[in-house]
Amino acid sequence: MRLGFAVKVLGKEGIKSSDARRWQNSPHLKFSIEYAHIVFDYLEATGITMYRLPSDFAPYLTHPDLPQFHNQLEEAHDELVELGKHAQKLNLRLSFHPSQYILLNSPNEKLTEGSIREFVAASTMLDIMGCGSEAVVVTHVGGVYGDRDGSIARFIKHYNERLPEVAKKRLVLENDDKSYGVADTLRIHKSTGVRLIFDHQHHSCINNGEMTHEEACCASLKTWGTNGRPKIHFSSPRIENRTIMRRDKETGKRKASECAPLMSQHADMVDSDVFVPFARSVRELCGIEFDVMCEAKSKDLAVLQLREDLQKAGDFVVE
DNA sequence: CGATGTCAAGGAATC
DNA sequence: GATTCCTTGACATCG
Repeated sequence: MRLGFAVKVLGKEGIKSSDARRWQNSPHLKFSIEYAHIVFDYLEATGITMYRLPSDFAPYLTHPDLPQFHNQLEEAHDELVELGKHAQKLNLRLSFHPSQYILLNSPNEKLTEGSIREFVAASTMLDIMGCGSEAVVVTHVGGVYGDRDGSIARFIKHYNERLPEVAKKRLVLENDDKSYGVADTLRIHKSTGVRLIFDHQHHSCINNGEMTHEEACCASLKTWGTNGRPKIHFSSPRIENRTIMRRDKETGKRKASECAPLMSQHADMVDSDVFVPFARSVRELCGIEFDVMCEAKSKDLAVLQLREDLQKAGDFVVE
């Protein structure tokens, strides 16, 4: 089992994850790659073997109004190859997770077209780096647009008919916290063959009671077949009662009012008292090995903590 | 230097 | 139809 985290290193100061300068200052993938080498050095030092690259790794790569950024993959080709070699030397599993604005199922033609370019670009970077099929590009189903079935059908259609092969090989689908649960991603898998990421916390958010976490997880793991070791997302909810300032209709004044606790926010650390029994149940139920992307607020620090907890548990092999 | 505003983008809920 | 939240770090500007 590999443990990984997303984008930002917190365990050491001064490590950037991408060239985040404004377009006026000509940021470039080449600089992001330089930063990534430093991140990889940190991963080597801490023994962390899985890492999600930032969605803006190549800044403005597909921005419709900034064509001067569109050739970065070619311009940084050799540097990408070198970065890939560095990753392989560390036996590092890499991934991308494009931002919320990238949607495969949009009815807006321009948006879908742009998103496909983005998926192709992320996939191509992994290709150039020479990564195996375990290096994936993660996405969600997308918007509902007032018609769930139609929007699921549109995802399937766009995936099957429009997504180039290079991206089909990399794209994987994750259940989300609001609109599309594991029942939906499983349905889409049947029509597309897309591999599924099980997100444990998102499953808690939707919680329709039809599938336990273990059942939903195993069903998702099975969609990988022999195409690389599956991966799940795991995080613990930040449970916190919030008070918000709401404007009172009668008086027009703002006053504090209670609000339901938010279950969708991430806690600092992964709760191993939840993770360990869950992972054991999954092992018992289907016996499929998997990697774990920790989506905790404390990022790499949460990974190091979880790794320690797993070593104490004694019955997990952490790579 | 510290505080504050801003960043390319969509979707959904709210009013 | 317009506004705000979601969620996030860090760049960029201002005092």
